[in-house]
Amino acid sequence: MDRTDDSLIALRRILRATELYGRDLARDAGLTAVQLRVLQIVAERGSCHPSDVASQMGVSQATISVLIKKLVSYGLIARQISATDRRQVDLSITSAGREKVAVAPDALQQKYVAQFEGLPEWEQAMVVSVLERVAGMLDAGDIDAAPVLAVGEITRHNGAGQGAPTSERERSADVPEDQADQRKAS
Amino acid sequence: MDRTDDSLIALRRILRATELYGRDLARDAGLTAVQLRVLQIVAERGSCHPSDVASQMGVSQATISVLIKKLVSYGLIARQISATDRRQVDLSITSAGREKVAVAPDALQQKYVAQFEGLPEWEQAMVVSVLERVAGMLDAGDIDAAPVLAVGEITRHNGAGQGAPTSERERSADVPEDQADQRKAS
DNA sequence: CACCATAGTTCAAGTTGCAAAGTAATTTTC
DNA sequence: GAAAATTACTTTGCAACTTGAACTATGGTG
Repeated sequence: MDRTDDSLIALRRILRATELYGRDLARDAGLTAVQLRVLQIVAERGSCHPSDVASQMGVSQATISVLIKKLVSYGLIARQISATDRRQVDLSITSAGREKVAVAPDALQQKYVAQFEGLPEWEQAMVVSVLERVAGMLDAGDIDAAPVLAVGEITRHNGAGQGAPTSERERSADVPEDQADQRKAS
Repeated sequence: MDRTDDSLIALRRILRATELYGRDLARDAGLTAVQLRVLQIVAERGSCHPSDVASQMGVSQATISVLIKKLVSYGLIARQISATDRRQVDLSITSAGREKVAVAPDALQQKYVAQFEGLPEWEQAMVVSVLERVAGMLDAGDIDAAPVLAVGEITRHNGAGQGAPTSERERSADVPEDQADQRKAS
């Protein structure tokens, strides 16, 4: 069954390449990989709650809470208590956040899209079909709440940009106290 | 509609499913995902050096050093100074380690292999072919010794000078404290 | 109102990751 | 053949990620 091995190896190469590249890309934006992912999710959804992000990323609420706090302190996303249910928090991306996302496009898109679009039609169709089949084999059963990622645009077509990655990573950060925490504290 | 989007969505489903599933699996084995990965690599290679593992995983030697120390303290892998070059360390998996790996099969294997092997030959071939094609698009053709990837960017201070030399330093007898017990992850 | 559930936050502790500095062995250079 | 450079690895200090547990605030029920 060499074929099984071959397919596993290829799959692992895909995972590895994505992970490593994603790390670099986030770094260039002055964020960590996880922070960038949160930002991308919020950007995609427009408005959502921390728990949505947590479930999509597969991490706990506690984790998201910390990440959001950080991103808020960077001024990349904003928090607002929901009008309908004051336990909930509505997240939204700020213009600064949108800019970041534009500068650091998705890891897959950056490397993959151009090549994919260069394939002949029939091959594109085959790739899509196989990937969907494989995805189905892997996630069967836990499709989870997330309606998958809407993905879609996000500045794809760009191709340009990226000329000057704003990287200012070390921003002492932290100690933002509450600010923006309109809930307790009062 | 956009085949590109379809393929990206599928790809992301694959990444997500794998990541989440791998985490659970490692947890069941009483290890973290990264620790399990190191163990699997050592198990696969039979015998190798820390730098090999580092380069395969895309992390620095320092990181691997810490992970190996932990796994050694758990009794899952063993260290031995190379006979030919005493700077090098030969890693090998212990029987306890082999057992762990067997109990927690590769993250992908568990869910995927059975289904893959149930596919007709021609479809298997197609899957392999497509996955390899996609992997090629993503990892710029090569893993270790990456010739960088052009694509205009990057600041990638790669790090990991890896190579394959040896080193020494005593084995065992080290690891002061450290309790070989590992949290247990509810 | 008492009670439980839900949404988030905070805290303590463990893990990952890296650069920089350090150690030891091997190879190169003069 | 000893200093100098290289290689392989370990340590250390720091920043970030992650989570369980405990806590706050709010919403819903009986």
